[in-house]
Amino acid sequence: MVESNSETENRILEAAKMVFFRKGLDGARMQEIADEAGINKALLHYYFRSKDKLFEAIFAATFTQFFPKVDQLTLSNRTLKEKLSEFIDIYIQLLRDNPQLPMFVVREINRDPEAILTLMQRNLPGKNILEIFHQFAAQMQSECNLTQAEALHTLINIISMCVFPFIGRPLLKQMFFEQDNNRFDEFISQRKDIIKKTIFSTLGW
Amino acid sequence: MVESNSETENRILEAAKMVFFRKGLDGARMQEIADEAGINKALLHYYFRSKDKLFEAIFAATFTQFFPKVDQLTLSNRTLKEKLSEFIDIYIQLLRDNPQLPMFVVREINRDPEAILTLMQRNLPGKNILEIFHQFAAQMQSECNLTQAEALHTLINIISMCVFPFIGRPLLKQMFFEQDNNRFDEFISQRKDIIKKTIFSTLGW
DNA sequence: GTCTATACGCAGATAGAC
DNA sequence: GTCTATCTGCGTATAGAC
Repeated sequence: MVESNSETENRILEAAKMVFFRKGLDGARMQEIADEAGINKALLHYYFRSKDKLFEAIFAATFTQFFPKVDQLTLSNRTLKEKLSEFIDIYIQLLRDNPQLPMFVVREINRDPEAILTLMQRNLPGKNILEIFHQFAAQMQSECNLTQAEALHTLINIISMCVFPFIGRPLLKQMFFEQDNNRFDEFISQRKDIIKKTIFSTLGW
Repeated sequence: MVESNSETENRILEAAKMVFFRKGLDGARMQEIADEAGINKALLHYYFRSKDKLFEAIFAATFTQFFPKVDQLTLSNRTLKEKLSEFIDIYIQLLRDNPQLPMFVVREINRDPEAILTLMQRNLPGKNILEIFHQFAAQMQSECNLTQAEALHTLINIISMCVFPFIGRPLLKQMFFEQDNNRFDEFISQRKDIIKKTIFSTLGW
């Protein structure tokens, strides 16, 4: 997940990730990270000079993860429908494996949009994903008679329907599932098919 | 927006809302709120005992706002399609008027899910909205031949497509609009119709 | 590399004059 | 009610022994 040399450094990165995911940069405490890693607070500063540096390491590694790796999609000569279907499968699976990822990313990006976005360009995380999206949009326009704007809305509809349930989880769980985690997980497990159905019907399929 | 007695108290509440919206509870500073209100830090503690109390006042007032007031929808004897359409209109308009609302709510709810949710029950904010949603779901099941699960997914799809663009704004703006606020606002202005079209086609309309 | 002890600044909160 | 001045604790960061 996060490549590094020393064993301790890995423990720190893992611990920092957990705490930053839960609390965000502002809410996180170096002491909590140290406890989580089972080491001393001073060691954090030995490996990473400051809290900010440690956070940057976590964010950079995490942010790229937020975009699904769909390199295979680009080259495959499948139909648009199959590609969209595969994208939704891959993305929902990614989010199920990392349910806290979306909240972390949007929280920190909204906290400091500029700093984060320059970091985004530097790490060119979604370079691939942007190409994929562009492909999707172009194909939707030609094959489904959509305007450019409509194609973009459709893409963002997909992203919205995939991502939002993970961001709004506590709220949705309270409103619709009586705080029952099992019922919510079952709901999530149905998402792939629902999103496909919704998008496909919009596209006239 | 926030009712109260004294003029100063109102200024504080307005200022606190702005700062808490921007920075969240953890990131906000009492000094910044005081500056924003054009008063002294000590006055904040005079009117509200602590930062937490001040935050609670803001959150309680804001949270109820997050749910659209659709009392009229309940009683009107319009078709389901018209009701859904009206709901989307009202909700998107609400979010356009308060674009920072969704991020604030989900950030704070994810920070402290239990505290917030008990507060939610106490203030019974979405009592009306839950009834509306239940109505929508029931009608979708009977009129559109949906299962209970499918109806729920459809509701959450609507919410996702309405809310997510506001939460993901900085990211979407970077990825799809080259940081151009005007283009993003134009995108938002198209949302009502797009969401209706998407949902209606799913429902076979 | 890892620890304990400590320095230092900042932010929340209070005291008390006016 | 509103201010200035101050207290206090906490959290980041460093010093220095081992």
